Amino acid sequence: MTTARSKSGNPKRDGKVGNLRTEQKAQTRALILQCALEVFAERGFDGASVRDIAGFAGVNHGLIRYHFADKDGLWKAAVEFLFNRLHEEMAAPPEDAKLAPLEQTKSWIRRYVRYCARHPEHARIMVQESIRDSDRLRWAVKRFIKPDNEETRRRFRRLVEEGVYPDIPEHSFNYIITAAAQSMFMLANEMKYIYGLDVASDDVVDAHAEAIITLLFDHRARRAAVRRPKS
Amino acid sequence: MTTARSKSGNPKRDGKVGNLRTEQKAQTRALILQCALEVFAERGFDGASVRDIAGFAGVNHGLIRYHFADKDGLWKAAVEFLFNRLHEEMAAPPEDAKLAPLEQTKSWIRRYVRYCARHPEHARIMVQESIRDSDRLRWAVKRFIKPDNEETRRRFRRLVEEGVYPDIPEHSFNYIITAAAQSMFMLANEMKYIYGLDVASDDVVDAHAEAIITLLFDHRARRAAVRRPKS
DNA sequence: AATTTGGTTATCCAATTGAATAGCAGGGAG
DNA sequence: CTCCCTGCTATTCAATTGGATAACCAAATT
Repeated sequence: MTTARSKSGNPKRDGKVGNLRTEQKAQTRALILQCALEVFAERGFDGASVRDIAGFAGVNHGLIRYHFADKDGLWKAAVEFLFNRLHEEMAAPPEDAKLAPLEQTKSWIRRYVRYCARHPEHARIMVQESIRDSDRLRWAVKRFIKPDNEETRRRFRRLVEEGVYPDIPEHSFNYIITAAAQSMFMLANEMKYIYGLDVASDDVVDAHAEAIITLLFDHRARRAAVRRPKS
Repeated sequence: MTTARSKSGNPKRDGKVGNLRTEQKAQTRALILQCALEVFAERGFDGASVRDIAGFAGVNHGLIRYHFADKDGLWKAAVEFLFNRLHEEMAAPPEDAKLAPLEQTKSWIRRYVRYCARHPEHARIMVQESIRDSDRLRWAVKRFIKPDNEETRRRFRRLVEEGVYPDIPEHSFNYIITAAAQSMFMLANEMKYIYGLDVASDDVVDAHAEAIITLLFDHRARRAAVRRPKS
């Protein structure tokens, strides 16, 4: 367990807003949050100990109580951070507005796959929590997952209505797409041991996004990608 | 926590092989294993306590040490059980041998989706363990996951060589297919809160299998399933 | 009937954990 | 310069945990 912070931090001001103490406080809070993300992702809520998280951040474990009240509060703050970042990083580029729905969806898939590769903690934390049943899950579903889901549903319904997508059950669509995008990066360890492949490689990430698009969103490209039989 | 076993068990013999003690022993072992599956699936390795598992099974927690040496041994025995059951229940029916590779694959998907719905603990336990990195994961990969995976790879390669499937990376294929089949059932709690849907329903299960086949394995059926645009 | 065996329970132990409380030290207001 | 506020640390506490040991007792063996 390496400590991520030296005893004294960096007390040099960089001339920004706020006084030194509030700034330091915010920094410490952010540091703890970052470490909490890693530890929660790797060990799940029960498996993660506030002491490990604090040790990882190089602070006294009492501080977590001060900043986040209790372990539950820390988890919720971490999840809040995750979804805020997701929303920021998943914003569609303005030029997407001109594209047809199916093309918009392909662009969305590319962004989402790259997000999953960049931040595997997100899926790791949420999946571990969704496997169990808890107040935390209900909180996260109500606050973040369900609203995001509504958007995916709208996207899907539009594709179906435009006649470019088969009318499968919405929940099947949702779980097939998101799982296909997340799983490889969420299970990077497993993949390392099976294929000896490092998921961090950009090649692997982009190829995965294109594979999903080929299989699920582009049956023209798909037919072309199929090798002609020898006959 | 309900106890699954009364104090005295059922001491009546049913005239089978083996003496009473060995039979009882096997029964107790199986009972503990069953409870371990549930608890490991719900809470992960770290979150599950041997005392809870023992309490669930209605036995003293010392017994787990006797039957499985330690917590690790219990987990491994549980996983061994899971994969043995998987192999039994996933055996292809003899008539499949006559089918073309693509049709065999569709049949395999139907069997796998139903398996995932019937035994969601399997994916729950393995995914939680694959998210972390541990000796247990390496053990499971070497012993079960990788061999099973080789088979899926062969299946995939044959489809590609027959010219009925696009030549995407093998690992992408693997994670897209398995994740698409598992995730909805693995995350049944989440789905319950998002869609209010009970995953146990046969309708939902079969429809999900067909959705996967439509999207991923049957672009002819897929085109037919797409509503024609109004134009 | 007496003795041994082995599945099971009761109990203990050290380590870890989440939480609570008291105290410290240095920045900031006066 | 002085004092207070607050971000942070040190320490304590009760509960839980995995594991170890010894006692128990009914089935099996003789």
